[in-house]
Amino acid sequence: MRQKAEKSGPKKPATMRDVASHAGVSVATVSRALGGSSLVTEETALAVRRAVAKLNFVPNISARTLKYGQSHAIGVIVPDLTNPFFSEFLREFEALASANGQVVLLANAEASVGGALTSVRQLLMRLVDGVVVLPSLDELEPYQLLTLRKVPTVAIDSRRTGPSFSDVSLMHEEGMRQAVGYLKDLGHQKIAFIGGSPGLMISKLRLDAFQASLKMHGITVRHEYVRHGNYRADGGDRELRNLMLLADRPTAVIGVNDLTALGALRAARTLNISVPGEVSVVGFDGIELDDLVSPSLTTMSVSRKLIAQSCHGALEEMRLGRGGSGRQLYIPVELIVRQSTGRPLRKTTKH
Amino acid sequence: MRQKAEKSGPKKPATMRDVASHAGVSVATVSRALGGSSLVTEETALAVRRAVAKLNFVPNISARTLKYGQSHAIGVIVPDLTNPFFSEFLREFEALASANGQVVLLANAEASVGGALTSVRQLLMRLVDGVVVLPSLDELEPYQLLTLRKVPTVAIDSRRTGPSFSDVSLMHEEGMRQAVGYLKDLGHQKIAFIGGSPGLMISKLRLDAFQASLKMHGITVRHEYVRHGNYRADGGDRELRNLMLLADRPTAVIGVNDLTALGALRAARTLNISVPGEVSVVGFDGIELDDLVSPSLTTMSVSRKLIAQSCHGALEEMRLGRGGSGRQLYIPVELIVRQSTGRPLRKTTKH
DNA sequence: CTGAAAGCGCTTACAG
DNA sequence: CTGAAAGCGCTTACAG
Repeated sequence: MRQKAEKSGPKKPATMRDVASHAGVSVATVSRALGGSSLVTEETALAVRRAVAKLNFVPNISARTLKYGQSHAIGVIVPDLTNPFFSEFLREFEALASANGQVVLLANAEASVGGALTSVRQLLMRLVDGVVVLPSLDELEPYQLLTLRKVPTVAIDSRRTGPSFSDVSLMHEEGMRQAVGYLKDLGHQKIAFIGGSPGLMISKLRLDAFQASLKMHGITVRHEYVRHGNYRADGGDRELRNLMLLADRPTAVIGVNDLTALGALRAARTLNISVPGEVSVVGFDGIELDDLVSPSLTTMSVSRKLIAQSCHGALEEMRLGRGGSGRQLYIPVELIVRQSTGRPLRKTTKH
Repeated sequence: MRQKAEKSGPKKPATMRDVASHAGVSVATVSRALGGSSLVTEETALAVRRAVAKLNFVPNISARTLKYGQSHAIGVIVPDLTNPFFSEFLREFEALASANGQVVLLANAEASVGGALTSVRQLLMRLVDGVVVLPSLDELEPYQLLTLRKVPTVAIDSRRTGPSFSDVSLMHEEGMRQAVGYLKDLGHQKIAFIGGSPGLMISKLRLDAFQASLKMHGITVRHEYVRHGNYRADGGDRELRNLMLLADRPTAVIGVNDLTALGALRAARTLNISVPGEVSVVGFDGIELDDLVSPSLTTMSVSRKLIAQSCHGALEEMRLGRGGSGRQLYIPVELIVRQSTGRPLRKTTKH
């Protein structure tokens, strides 16, 4: 009869118990040695490390999570990874998280409220240390579950704070004021806006800022100059065409984000409408792409790195703090002038 | 003396035990009810569900993970989220994962082998069900740990399979053959290639395919026509400029990926070199951006959705299968002709 | 300095 | 149909 199979079989990954018996100590000692406890002899620690290396031991984090109720994972709820704004944010945020020994759990929220709720539940089940909510839905529902559980949460542009709920808001107002002022100085009076899907907070905020800026500069807000896109290039493309169908065309167009503006640029190109001669175009975000197209895109730029730092900082503060109220942070917006904007051609647009 | 505080204090999230006492049953029954076991009376199940709703109970998945050794999480190791190829892949993959009740753990691998190894260890600690490796480093090290643990792994373009290790490869050869054939038919004989960083598999594969295709079509491979970029736009920009400094300029340039080709387009624009008149440009990937620039980019396109499906399918097969050897899958590449390619101008480039 | 034991929250044979 | 108990792998007071 053979001995009990030792090297064959599914061979489960080594546990601390295996390491312990290999090193001739108890699991408690192994745990302490790996945790760097000063209670352990250098000699013992060495034996443990040797056993760890020999057995390729990797600790099972779910045991620790079970013990502490914290997983060192951070959930990030993203509406559309295809939008460079989000993927660039994610890159910065992931770097911060992993530098802090945390891992990023990706959750999608494309599928409206139902999707967001499911995502939130998934994250709660996994005892995330915190959650970043990028979509900024108007709906409160998904957030409430998080707040109820006191999970540190930070949203972008929700303009709302509360217990264990912080907000990082871009200074749209300031950016818009700069952009509209800049366009006005160039001689523009007919300025249009292509927003995103009406449901989302960010579109509302930027539209409001747009309208307020026009008023502040004494420019009439025209109903037909306010359009709704979809945050993607095709929406910007479509709405620029619609704007160009108007008898009295705008001479400048501001997009709710860069993709929208890039779509508008493409439409202008296709229609043989010169930019910035016949129409100036301004975006919002400052994605790396802006500089790859021709004409390059004038935009209200915001530092993705700063957003990521603010989000991560706010989460850590709430996590480590005494669970007080969240904070409201603001991110500056800077107008970057490139080739897509200029003086309007001197001709009466009405024929 | 007050009663033991019930509503104040940190109030830990409800556990199954709380649900049980609330519903007047045992935790075993709660577990069964939530698992949809047919052993539970409809009546009991109802009481349990009511208690769950009342207490906002969300199961703690780390307990389950501890029991089963599987976390229903899939790790995805990405080299650069800023590259649309990867973010578009990630979107598709995340959709598949969440449709299967799995969550995506993001891991970055920018920082060479050390970074990859750290990522792999993080994923192992979390008992991921599988791992997708996008970087395709030449180094074996990080992979070995995964294989050792029998964690289902799928890599892209590693051209390597093994126990619990599958590979999804793009058919570069076929794509290159099409592209070079197409350029030759247009009249091009001087064709250059801008690769990526030399260390990565994908650059080597595409360069090899490029050179093989030239030979097959009877075109001389010129040493000075082979350049190394960095997979990003600035690399393509830089190398196109270098190519244009040559006394005998190429009339067509193929980029290792779309970002490289888009950078080359930008450089040509800046240098006032007409595309496709003076130089034709071809990319590889088929990212959504290709259509946003002008001239739009001719490219060898590959379906991100198909790649994602293949990766997820391979992982599931290995996870559910008897742990046999992994599979080698291939993804077709299709040449999409847009505006950046055309006949070379009829003039002697030598002066 | 080290070890035995309890406990984190769930699941599931094993009894009833 | 339901419950008591063991066990997943770790950590940490509590003894020694």
